[in-house]
Amino acid sequence: MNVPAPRGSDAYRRIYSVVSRIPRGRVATYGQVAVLAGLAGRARLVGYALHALPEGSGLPWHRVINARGEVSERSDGGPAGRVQRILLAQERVRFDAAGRVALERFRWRPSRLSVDA
DNA sequence: TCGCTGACCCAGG
DNA sequence: CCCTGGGCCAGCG
Repeated sequence: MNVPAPRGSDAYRRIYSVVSRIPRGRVATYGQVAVLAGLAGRARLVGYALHALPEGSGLPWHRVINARGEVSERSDGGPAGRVQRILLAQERVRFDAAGRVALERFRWRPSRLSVDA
């Protein structure tokens, strides 16, 4: 797939690779993506990588949420967060009254845990 | 090269 | 549940 690779950052490439594998109707947390990308403990980097993602990348960036099951708020107050909820809802990912996704039910559980594809 | 600046996470209190 | 503190680190002036 056309996975964008800004500035030849190996870490970013690995992160995008993992995100591209999250199936429809499922979600993964930032920390989970980090671990699957071989970057355990660097959840923040996942957030930075997604933030740097250009529009129309084709990556299912909206399937990445935080460990509390919420869509992380953008500091710039942009529409990205709202869009993310809509996209997830269209995939039948449900939010409870508190705006949280039940991770025990919607979390992606990849059969293969290695970094490569 | 230095110094911000973040779509995070977890353990504590 | 809320708040604090510490760990994480690439990109761009």
